[in-house]
Amino acid sequence: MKLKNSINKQASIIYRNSHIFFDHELAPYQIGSGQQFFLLRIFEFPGISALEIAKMGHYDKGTCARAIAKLCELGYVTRVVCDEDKRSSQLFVSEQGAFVVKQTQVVLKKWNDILCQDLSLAQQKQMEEQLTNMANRAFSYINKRKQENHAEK
Amino acid sequence: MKLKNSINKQASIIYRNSHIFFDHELAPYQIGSGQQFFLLRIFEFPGISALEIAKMGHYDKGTCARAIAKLCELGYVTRVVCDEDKRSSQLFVSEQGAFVVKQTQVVLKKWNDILCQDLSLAQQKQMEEQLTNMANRAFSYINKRKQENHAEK
DNA sequence: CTCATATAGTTGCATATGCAACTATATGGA
DNA sequence: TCCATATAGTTGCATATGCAACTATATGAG
Repeated sequence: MKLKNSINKQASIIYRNSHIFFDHELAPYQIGSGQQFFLLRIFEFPGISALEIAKMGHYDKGTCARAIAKLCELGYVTRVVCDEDKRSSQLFVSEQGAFVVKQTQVVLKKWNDILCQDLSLAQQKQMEEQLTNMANRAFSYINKRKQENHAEK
Repeated sequence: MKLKNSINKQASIIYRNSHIFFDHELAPYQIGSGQQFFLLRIFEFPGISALEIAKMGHYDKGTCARAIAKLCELGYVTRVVCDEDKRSSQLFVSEQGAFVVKQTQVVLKKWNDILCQDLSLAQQKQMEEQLTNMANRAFSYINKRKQENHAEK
């Protein structure tokens, strides 16, 4: 049994093509692959804060700030400064945003179906679980290193 | 059995963290995540052309050109204009490049081990195969659309 | 209360990437 | 031979992203 250590390569191909796909499919709504995750999360958790979304997707807070800024500019998302903590804002999907959310959900489902085209439901479920474990290992490793570097200072 | 359609999300986390990892580990050699794939392929296939590598990783030829340009600037790779076709060049890893190749192989192996930490060899093999299939589906779909768009013109 | 520290978010900078237009070379047919 | 077309590579432009420095606000110790 030969291993090719090609998991990284395949993940890269999947990721890069997913960007091309989302950019193409979401172009009519003036958003790109970089906003879809954030828009869907705000829809799913009304009132969520920027940092909470960043944590969910293991994104840098700068990346997150820019994605949300774009969604606000486009009028898809509104920001309400938090009364108890004025540093933080609560995010909500606007009326126009709700339509784009629906389209984005369709696009995400379509991409998922393309990826899983030849898989049974059980296989799909298994892939989700294994990829989730893998993503957790990837993130945990990097996060641990960062925290150690930070502690050194 | 509930599906979360989270494959895209997990692939994104794996990809983004792999970049952080490679950038960090390869920094001593002045290369980043964007060059590792190209350097390894040139080592593996001496005399290969830029476009051939681009096809292997399903990269855009512009991305490929820039990665190779950087490897040449750093002296890790040399370019020999092809005698039979002066548009094309043959690529080779230089003596200094050979050392960096070895380090890059170690780094890639290390990342693969992090990702597969809790998997048996059989599970790892299965993941490689399933991700390869998934990457093929992703690429084929995008490629087909591009060709159709191109044919329209 | 005051200051040190922590936290939410923003922004400048750098890299990786895709796309499209461009250059240079090659090739096949009239 | 000459031109239309195809191909290898380059480059300008745009987006997505991470990091680090920064601002504004909050909080806890004295």
